[in-house]
Formats: sequence, structure tokens, C-alpha cells
Amino acid sequence: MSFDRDHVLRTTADLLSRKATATTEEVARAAGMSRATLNRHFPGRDALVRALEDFGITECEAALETARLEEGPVEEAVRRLIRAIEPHASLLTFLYSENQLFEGDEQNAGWSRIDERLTSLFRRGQEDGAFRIDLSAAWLTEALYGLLAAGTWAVTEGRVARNDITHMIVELLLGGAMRKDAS
Amino acid sequence: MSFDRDHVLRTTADLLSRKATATTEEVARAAGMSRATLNRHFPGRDALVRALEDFGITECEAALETARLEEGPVEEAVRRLIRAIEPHASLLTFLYSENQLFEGDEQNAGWSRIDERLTSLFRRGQEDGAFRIDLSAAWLTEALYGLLAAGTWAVTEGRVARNDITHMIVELLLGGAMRKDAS
Amino acid sequence: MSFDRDHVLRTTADLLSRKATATTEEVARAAGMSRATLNRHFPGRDALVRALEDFGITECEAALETARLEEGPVEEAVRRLIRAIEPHASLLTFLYSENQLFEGDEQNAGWSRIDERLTSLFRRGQEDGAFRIDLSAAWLTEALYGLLAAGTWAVTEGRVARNDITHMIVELLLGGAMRKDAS
Amino acid sequence: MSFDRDHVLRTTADLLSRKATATTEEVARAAGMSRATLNRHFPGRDALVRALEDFGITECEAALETARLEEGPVEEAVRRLIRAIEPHASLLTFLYSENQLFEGDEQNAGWSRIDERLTSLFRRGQEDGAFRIDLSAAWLTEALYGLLAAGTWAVTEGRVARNDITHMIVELLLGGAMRKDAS
DNA sequence: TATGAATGAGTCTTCATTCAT
DNA sequence: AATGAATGAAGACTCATTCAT
Repeated sequence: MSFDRDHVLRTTADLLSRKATATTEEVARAAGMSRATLNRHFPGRDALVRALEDFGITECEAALETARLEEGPVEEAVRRLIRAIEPHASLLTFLYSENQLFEGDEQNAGWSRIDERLTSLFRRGQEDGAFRIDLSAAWLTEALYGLLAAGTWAVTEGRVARNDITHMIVELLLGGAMRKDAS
Repeated sequence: MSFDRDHVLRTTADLLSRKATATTEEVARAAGMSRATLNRHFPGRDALVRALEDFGITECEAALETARLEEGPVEEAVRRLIRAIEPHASLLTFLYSENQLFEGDEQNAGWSRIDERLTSLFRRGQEDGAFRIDLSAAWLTEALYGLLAAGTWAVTEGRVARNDITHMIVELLLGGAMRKDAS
Repeated sequence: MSFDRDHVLRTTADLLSRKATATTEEVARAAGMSRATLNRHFPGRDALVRALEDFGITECEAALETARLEEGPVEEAVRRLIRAIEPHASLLTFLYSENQLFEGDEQNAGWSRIDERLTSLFRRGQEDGAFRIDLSAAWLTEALYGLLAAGTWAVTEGRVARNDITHMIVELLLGGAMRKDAS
Repeated sequence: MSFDRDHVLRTTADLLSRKATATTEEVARAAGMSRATLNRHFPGRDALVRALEDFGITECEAALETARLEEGPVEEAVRRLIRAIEPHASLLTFLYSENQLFEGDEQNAGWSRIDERLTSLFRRGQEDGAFRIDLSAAWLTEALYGLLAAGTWAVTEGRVARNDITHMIVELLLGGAMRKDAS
């Protein structure tokens, strides 16, 4: 069977987002191969993490494209966003929890670009009068990350059904973000 | 000066919630002592993590007492809760991200008790008609953890002012949780 | 070349019988490998000592079989015994000096069995009228251990030629154990 | 209570002759004091070992004086020797097992002097025609050390009564050493 | 003087990586 | 190309020693 790079990266993100201290052995076993083989494809742990970052950024940017954040009402854009990005939540969670480690890196540029697009979306919501202005766009962005992570864990622990989690996140975030008197 | 156990535990929680892979050396230095001394008081890294769990459970339970969750309108109880628990957020964040470890332990009993009290609070909100019923109490509990973690990181990264974070969390969570047509 | 477990154990016994405080590094180097590799095969110093005990028991039991202790005159059986067991003397010496450790363990059962067989041999000598009865069988057994250890050290320090040591031990032990008036 | 140097040294010799890897903590507790206090009197582990060596040499030399090795028949001299030196056997055992560690040291001079006197005694026995010449004087000396150590252990483990051990050692050694046809 | 507490030094163990098959 | 085995490097732990009381 040929080497399935995507599968390895997703499995690794799942594992590392739950257990940041997982050893290379655990990562390799979770991906169904030996340490040595994992090392052949990703020479060094750092290389694996970089690959994860690249992969995560690529996937998230694709999701952002799919969601067409700039189009239509903000509320609908947020719904599309969460629906598109939720499948990659564990990858995003991993990037989120690791992003203080590679500060100043070129990877950070990709990450910042994503972060900026999300923040812009929420800022647009505020400018449109749809979103409250006392909850800053930066906070809404950060809260989205937190809720995606919480959603992943809630599903993993069986507290929320996989099919419900997108709705749960969307409604909580929009409910909190939107003005109550919006007509 | 005598050994300040609380100080050590708080410092350690701060560090580990930001960098789960921190070495014993880093932990000890952050607490202002040598590795050997840290080891004298907490024999082994596991012992330190266990102590953090005990400490976190104790602190959170004290915060829950302070918040008097069963009293008055749910909305106010949630506000009191977040205000009381936010100072311990980094501890909670660490425990939250680590809570897959030591499963089945007696520590878990303490943690489950806290979790149950929070879930009860949200369930009461739903029974009172104040909270939406399509967002389950279990999810609101999990979301609270996620927002506390996001808040901690947002403050650490300078995206949100420390003085604002309680408001940000409260408003987002309550805004999302409460029924829109509540009179 | 494949890993030679016997070689490692023999080398280790040689070293530890001379210097009980030898570090893992010294043990590994004496066996011609790195600490890490030694640890791969014997995870932890205790595991190595346990393996030495198992190995020693096995080797000694084999030597006891070879010596056919129950056959022929006791004097000849003792000669065969010492001849058979002397090559393993450093292993035995190490175990002898360490045998207060791991008391009550299953290892001790194996050791006790050997001890019992030796004691039985000397008891037979007394019952046959060949050995003095004022020197107890238990003491003769213990003395045998002491003389084997002394022999190992005497050879190591160059006080006695390797080829002579069996004779030295045999003659001293038998000379002391046998009745003077034996016809 | 005043500090009892002799008691500490004897206790330490007892412990170290049985367990060469005993920690300073164990040594101090066996002597009935804290690590720190032991260190006050013997600054550093080496200092303690040196003191033990000095003490052991002094005690052994005193025992040798008492035994008047040069006087009378060799057989009687050996009996007096073992009777005099047996109470210090654990000290001697410790020195014996440690003596490869401080090679070339000045301490070694004292030890060698003792060793030489013992060897001379056995050589005299051979020259007198009382002892066999196929068992070298060096070996008999070494065997004496081994039997003293074995005797100490045999008593500790309850295999031989304390009151019998001198007889056991004497008879075994003399029986082995003496010519059978000695009239 | 005696001791609990603190720590530098050194040992033990594990991990990420490389190598031989 | 894939893997079990070997190992340097790094982390965790323990000990002997020192210090403040």
C-alpha cells in the first residue's frame, strides 16, 4: 500500500491536539507505521510539525475559500465558515496550541493571514451593525478557536453528537456575537 | 523564607498551560528554585501534575462555593461563576487539556463533581426557560472551558485586556445561551 | 553481529563482583555497548541484576547437574562440584554479596534450592562418616561461598594462578571438612 | 549524649560490609543520627571511608599484637589470631572488599603490613613443617579473609550461632592447612 | 552542636535519530 | 521501501554536600 501523507498528518493532528507530549513512537503507531518509516517521510520531529503546519494552513485556507467569507450577510458567512472549517478542527486546535512555539517563523505568516481573514469577517459584522461592538473582533476570533477545540473534545468524549457539533458552535458564537435588538 | 506551595503550583500551572512540554528545569526556575528542591517537594513529574490536579479541584470548588450557583437568576449565577473562576483559568485550562491523563483515578471523581455542578447550573437555566434548549447543558459546560482557555491565551498574547476578559467570556456565553425572546 | 546476552551477563558479573558501585556506563562499556543499548535489553539497573540472578541460578544448577552430587564418595562429589562451579565463581560471588537484596522474591526460591542441594551434599558427608560433625553442613556451604569469592579475588589480584585456584579451594575445604582419622 | 566515634565506625562497617551501595542517609540512620551530623564529623563520604580504614587497621593491628603471632606453635598462633580478630571481622571484610579501590594509597601501606604479617605466619607454618606447602601462604591469607566474611554473613543470617563461629573458622582453616600426617 | 531544607553534581532513563539488514 | 537494533543527546531523578536556623 502506498504511503498516505494526508492520513498520517490528520492522525497526527488528532493525537497531538489531545496529547502534546506524545512520543514519536505513539505518533507512528497511531499512523500505522514504525518510527523509522515515519522518520523516512518526515526527517525529524520538527519536520513533521512544519508539515502539519503547512497542511493545516492549506486546509484552512481552502475552507476559507469554500466559505466565501466576503459574500452575503455576515451571519451566513459565519455559518458557512464553521461548517467548512469544523472537519479540520483538530488540525486547527493543534496549530492554535502550538502557535506560540514558532513565533517569528515564516509559517506564522500563513497562520496570521488566516487569523486576519477571520478577524476581518467579525469586524465586518460589527461595521454592518450585525455584531455587538463590546466583544472585539479579536476576541471573537479567539473564541472561535476555543469553541472549535471544545467541540472536538466534546465529541471525542461523547458529550455531544458529531452531527450536532457544528450547530452547537454556530449558535453559541452567533448568539453571543449578534446584537439582541437586531431587527 | 518558607516554601510557598501555592505559589509554586500557580506558577507551574501558568507555565504548563502555555507550554505543556516544559522541562522540569523550566518549571523549577519559573518557581524560583532548583530542580532538586522541586523534586524534594513533588517527587517526580507525575506527582507535580497530581498536586496540580488536587490544587485545581480545591480552588475550583472554592470558586463554586463563592459563586453560590444555586441562588438567584441563572444569568446572575453564571456571571458570578465566571467572575469567581476566571482567576484560576490557567489552572483550569491546564487540567482541561490534560484531563485525558490519569483517567479512572480518584482525581477524576473531584473533577467530575465540579463538572456536574456546572452542568446542573446550565440545566437549571434551561428548566427556568432562560436558556435555549437546543444547546445542551453538557455543551455549554464544555464551551465554558473552551472560552476560559481562549480567554487565557487571548490575554497572554495581548489580544484582549486582562480587565476585559471576564466581560468578554460572560457576554459571549450568556448571549449564546440565552433565549432571544426572553422578556 | 547479534546481541550476545550471555556475554553481557558474564562481563557484568565480572565487573560488579569486583566493584559493586560501578555505574551503568561502566557496565555498558565493559560489555562493549552504549548505556542506551544496555537499557534496551535490560530496562533499568534492577532488571539487569534480576537477569544476573536468573542467569546465575541457571548456570549453577547446570553445574550441579554436571557434578552429579549424589553419586559416589562425597569427597569426589565435592571435587567435581568445585571444578564445575569455579568457572562461574564471579557470578556466584556477586550474587552471594548481593543476596540480601530482593529478599522474599521468587528469585530466592531458585537460590534456596541450590543452597539446599549443597547443604545436602555436606550433610551426606557427615552421615557417611567422611566429614566432621562439629562443622555444620550449613557452615560448610557458607564457607564454600566464601572460599569461592576469596579465590576469585586472589586470582584477580594475582596472588594465585588461575590454574591452581580449584586445587586450592578443594584441598582447603576438604582438608578442613574431612575427619582426620578417616582411614 | 556525646558523640561515640567507635560506635559510628563499627555500625558503618557492619552496614557497608553487607551493602556496599548504602547511601549516606542509611549509614547515618544506622548510626542513629542525621546525615548532616554524620557529615559534621566525617566531612565527605571519602573521609568516612578513610576513617574506617584507619580504624580497621588500628583494630586489626591491635588484634595481631594480642595474638602474638610469632610465639609458640603456629597452630596455636592461628587459633589466637582468629579468636582476636573475629570481633572485628565486619571491619576487615569491608576493608577487604574495598581494598582494590584505593590502590597506591598510603592507607594501603597499613593494610599491606597486616597482610604481610598474616602471610608470614602461614609461611612460618609451612617452614615448620606443620602446614601443607601445596596451599600457598598467600592463598591461606586470602582464604582467612573469605572465611571471616563468610562467618560474619553466616551469623547475620542465623545459619551459625555467634558463639560457634570462631571454632568453625579455626577448625576449617587449620584442618585444611595442616598436614594430615603431622604427628 | 544538631538538624531540616536547599542545591550542584552525577547517575539513570528515555527519546529522537541513524544504521544495517 | 520498510523495519528492528544501536546510540548520542537530553531529560528526570538521586545523592552527597552545604547552609541557615
